[in-house]
Amino acid sequence: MKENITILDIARRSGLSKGTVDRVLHNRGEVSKKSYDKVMRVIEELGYEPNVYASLLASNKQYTIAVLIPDAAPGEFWEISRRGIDLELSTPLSSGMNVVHVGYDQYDGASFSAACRKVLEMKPDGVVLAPMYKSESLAFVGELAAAQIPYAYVDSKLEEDNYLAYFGMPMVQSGQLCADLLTQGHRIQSVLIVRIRRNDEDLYDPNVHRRAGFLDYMLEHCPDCNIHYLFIDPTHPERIDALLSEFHSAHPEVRNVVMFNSRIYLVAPFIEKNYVEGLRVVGFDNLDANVAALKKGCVTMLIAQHPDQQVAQAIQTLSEFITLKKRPARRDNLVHMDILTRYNAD
Amino acid sequence: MKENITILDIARRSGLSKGTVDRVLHNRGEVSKKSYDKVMRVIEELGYEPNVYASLLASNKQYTIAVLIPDAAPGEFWEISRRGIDLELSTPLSSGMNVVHVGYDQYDGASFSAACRKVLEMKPDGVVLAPMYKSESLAFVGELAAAQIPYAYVDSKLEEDNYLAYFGMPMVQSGQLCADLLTQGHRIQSVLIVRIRRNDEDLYDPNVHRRAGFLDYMLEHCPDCNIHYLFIDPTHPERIDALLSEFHSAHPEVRNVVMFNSRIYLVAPFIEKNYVEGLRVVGFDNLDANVAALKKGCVTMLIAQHPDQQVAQAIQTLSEFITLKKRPARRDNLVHMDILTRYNAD
DNA sequence: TTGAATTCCGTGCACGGTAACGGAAATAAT
DNA sequence: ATTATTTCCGTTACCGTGCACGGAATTCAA
Repeated sequence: MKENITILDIARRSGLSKGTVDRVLHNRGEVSKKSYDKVMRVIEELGYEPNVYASLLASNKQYTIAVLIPDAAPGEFWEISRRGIDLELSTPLSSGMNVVHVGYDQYDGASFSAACRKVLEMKPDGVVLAPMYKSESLAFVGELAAAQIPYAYVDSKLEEDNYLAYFGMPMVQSGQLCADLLTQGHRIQSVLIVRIRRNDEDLYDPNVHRRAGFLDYMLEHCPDCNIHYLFIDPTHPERIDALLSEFHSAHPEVRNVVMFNSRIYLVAPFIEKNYVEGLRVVGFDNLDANVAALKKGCVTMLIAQHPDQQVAQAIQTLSEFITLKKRPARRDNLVHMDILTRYNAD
Repeated sequence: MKENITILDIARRSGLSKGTVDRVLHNRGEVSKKSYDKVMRVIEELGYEPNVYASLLASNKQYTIAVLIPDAAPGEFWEISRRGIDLELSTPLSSGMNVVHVGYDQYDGASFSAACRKVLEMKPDGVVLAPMYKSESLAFVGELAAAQIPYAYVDSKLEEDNYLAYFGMPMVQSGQLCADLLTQGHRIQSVLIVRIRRNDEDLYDPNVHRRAGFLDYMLEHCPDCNIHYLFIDPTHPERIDALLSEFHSAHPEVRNVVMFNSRIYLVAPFIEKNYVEGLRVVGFDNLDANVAALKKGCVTMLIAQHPDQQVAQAIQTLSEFITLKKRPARRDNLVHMDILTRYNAD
C-alpha cells in the first residue's frame, strides 16, 4: 500500500506552513536558511513525492509548444512526423498543451528562416525542431537558449550543448545495417546507389552519415564491390524511369539497389516493369508509398524508424519538463531501427 | 487557445447544479429523465471534456492490478515481461495504481490454478494475464467476469468475449516472416526445426500457430524442402550439444535452423563450435542470451516482440478503464514484429 | 526609542471533479 | 387531508498543490 505524504504533512512535521514548504519546493525564495534546511530534511525523511495531478490541476496554465518541421505532402516522411503531434495530443497527460506546427519548404532556406522568426515571435514554452539548415539552426537555438525556451531535436541534432533531448536514428549504424541486409553477409559484386541531386549547400543532410556507414561496411566486407551512383531529380519523376533504364542497359549485371533517403518508392515503377530474378532493393522509412512498393515486391526490405513517435516523444519530454521540471532519463534517444519485409509491414 | 468547459458551466447552462451534472456523467441515477436529457444536450453543445487531473485527484483511490504471468529466471521471456510492470509504474499517470505480480511455474498446471485462486481472493480492480492453461484460464476469466473485474490478455488470448484488450504478436504471420527471412525468398533444400518436448497436454502453446505459419509458407514457396525435427529438453542443456552433433553427422547438408519458442540461445554453443559457411539460424524474442548469440554470429536473425511493452500497455489500458472508464481504441492489439540482426540489436 | 524597510511566513482561495448528506418536491399510502 | 415514501436535486466538504495577499517578525535608519 502506498501512503500519501502531502506538503501538509511536511509542514506539520517541520512546524511550518504549507506555504513555506511550497516556497522551498519551488525555490522561490523568501525562506530563511534555517527553515529551508528544516523542510529539506523532512522531505528527505518522509520521502515526499509530489502529487502530479494536484499540481497540474492547481497550476492550470495553457502552454504552447511549437513544432518546426517541413511541410510535406500526405504520406511523405515529414507528414508522418507531423502526425506525431496528434498522436501526442490524444494522450491524457497532454491536456493543457497547445501544440502548433510551424511548417516551411524543406528545400528553401529562406522559408526556414521565416519559420524560425515566426516561432520566436510567438514566444512558445517549448520547441521541437529538425535542424535542416545548420548555420541558421544554430542561430535559432541560440536565441531560444537566450530566451530560456527549452527545445528538443528530432531526426538529427546539432553539436551544441543546450538542447533538452534528441530523438533520432543512429545514422551510421543504419547505413551498416542497410549494407548487411543487402549483402546478407555474402560478397556482392556490384551495387547501385540512387541519390537525389541537391543544389543548396547549407542544407544539412544527415543521410551522409548513413552513406558513410554503408560504405564502411562495404569496404570491410566487400572491398571489391563495384559501387555505381545514379542521380535523380524528385521534381521530375517522369525522367527517373529513363535514367534507370539507361543505367540498366549499361550495367545489366547489377542486382542490388539502395537509396539512403526516404524516397525508394521512386524507383519502384521501373522495377515493377523490369523485374529481374535475384534483385535486392533496400530503402529507408515506412512511407505509405514505400510500404506499398514493399508489398508489391518491388522493394525487398525497408529500414524504418517511427518519425511520428519521435515527434510525440519529443513533445512529451518537453511537456514534462515544462510542467514538472522533469528532465528526460537520457538526453540522446536513439530509436530502434525497424526492418520491414512484406511479411511484417502490418 | 483552448477554452475550458467545466461541469459548472454545464450546470449553469442547464439550470441545474454540478451534483446533478456529475450524476449524469457517471450514470449513477437519481436524475429525472427531463434533467438527464437537458444535461446531455448541453454537454453535446459545449463539447465538454472532463479534466483528467481533477478527476483523478478527486477520486483519490488506490487501485490494484494483478499481473498473472509465470515466474522466470533473469533474462528469460517472462522475466522481461515482468519488467513491463516497473516500466509502467514509472509513468506519471500510474500513480495511485498498485500493480502486483502473481507468479507461478510455467510448466505446472497446479501452480497456475493456485495463482488464479490467489488473484481471486485478493479482489483486484483489474487483471493482466497470459492464458497458459486453456481450460483453467477459461474458468478463471469466467469468475473475473462474474465479479465484474476487467482483464486483459498478453502474449496469447482465448476465444471468448469478455476481455478488455489483448496485446500480442500475430503468431501465424510471425511464422511466415520467419520462413521468409530464413529462405530469403529462395528455395532451400532442407531445414531443421528444433523443438522442446512437452508433457503436459493442457498447456496452451501459442507457438503451434507460429509453426503453422512457417509450414504454410514452406509449402507454398519451397514445397520440396526437407523438414527435420529435433526434440530437446531445456532442463538438461548439457545433452543438447550431443543431440545436435548427432543430427549434424546424420544430415551434414542442413544449413537452416529455426526454433519457434524463445530459446534459440540453447543451440548457440553448438553452433559456435561447429560453424559452417552459409548457415542461417533464425529464432524468436530478444532475450539477453539470444541477443548475445546474435552478436557473436551464432544466430543470424531474431524476430522480436517487446513483452515488457505489451505488459506495460495492458496495465495502462486497464488503468485508464478503471479510473476513467475509457475503453481502448482497439481491442486486439497486434504488436509489431521486430527483426534483429547484429547491426540493429542496440 | 520610534518608525520605516525588509525579510519571512501563515492564511485562504482557486483549480475541476467526486460523492456523501440532507432536504425539497412529487407521489403513494392511510 | 395528513403522513409516509420515493424520487430527485442542491449543498458542501474534500482531494493536494499553486500562489497572491497581508501581516508578523526582524533588521535598519533616524
